[in-house]
Amino acid sequence: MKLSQGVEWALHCVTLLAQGDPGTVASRHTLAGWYGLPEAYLAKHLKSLVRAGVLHAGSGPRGGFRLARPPEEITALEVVESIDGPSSAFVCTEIRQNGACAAPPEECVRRCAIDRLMQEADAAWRERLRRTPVSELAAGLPAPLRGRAREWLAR
Amino acid sequence: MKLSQGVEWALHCVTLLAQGDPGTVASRHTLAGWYGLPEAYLAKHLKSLVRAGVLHAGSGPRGGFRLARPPEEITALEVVESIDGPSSAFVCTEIRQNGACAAPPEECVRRCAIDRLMQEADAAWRERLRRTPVSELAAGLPAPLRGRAREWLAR
DNA sequence: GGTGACTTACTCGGATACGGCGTGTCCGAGTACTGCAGG
DNA sequence: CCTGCAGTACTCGGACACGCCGTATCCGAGTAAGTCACC
Repeated sequence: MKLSQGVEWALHCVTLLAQGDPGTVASRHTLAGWYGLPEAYLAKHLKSLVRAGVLHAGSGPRGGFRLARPPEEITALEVVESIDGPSSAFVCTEIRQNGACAAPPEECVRRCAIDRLMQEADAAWRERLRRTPVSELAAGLPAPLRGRAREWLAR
Repeated sequence: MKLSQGVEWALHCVTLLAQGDPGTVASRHTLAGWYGLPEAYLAKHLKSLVRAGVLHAGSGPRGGFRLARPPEEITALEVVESIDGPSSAFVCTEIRQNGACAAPPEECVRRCAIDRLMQEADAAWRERLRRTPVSELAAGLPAPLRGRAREWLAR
């Protein structure tokens, strides 16, 4: 199990936007330049964030990306799921019903114990991410860095 | 992020072995037949479990796999990490130190806030799996199924 | 009948191909600014 | 000077290749049981 590279980029970009004044807009060129990322590829992930409703995109000059909602209302989980998808990392294929075992349906009314455990673990993971809004991530950065970020966003 | 198929197979196989008497041995043929899994491919994952010290393998007739320790001492986390690897799903590439940002090292003495969050989430996930020994998974199965499993293992 | 070695069949282990998804990139559609000509 | 328009440059969005890891499989090395000949 490995999270996509894009998850890290997305979290950083959203955190950066959360440091600016409300409504701050940054183009993908600006965002990529700040972190030294390949602009074309970063665009792909930003697109996903737009589709998921985390960011709002505007075209033309003065266009770019801005947070779709106040940073206090955007959770880290939303950002992660925008890139990685909302489905659980574990998918039970019900192998207990196959092969020589062939557990009959009446023994399978309750979900597989292994599936239950894995879903609980997945829920714990997501819950931790849900508890943290991006505003908190932004607040956790060093003060001088925040100042430079705001300056950069203002161009 | 998606867990390997082998994780599910490994958990089921270890759980099955945990239902037998202590020291119960089952060949990969037996295990694959029980769940209707491709024997050759399952073997690859069982091998990983041996390398990780979860299972013990014996060669020749009457050979096969058995639990390396009592099922109460084997956690679900161990099984998962045997297949999936022990490293966290999130790896921080320190992009904050790249690009126009170029946060100087003195601002990076503390770990990246995003990395901290992701590692905490990962720890929560692993902790949930660590809390459950495979004996508990075995105990959670329906009684008739457990009986048939023991019968199957005894051949 | 007991014992020894041999045969045999069964087991695991490493090395080897294939395919799907993440990675990486490009060009086209749309928009707001800017400059200019006309009134 | 004000107004309208056309040009332009900048933005995002979707469609298109490449590479790596999970998927899937095979054959060879090793071992213990079973068998048979011999004592």
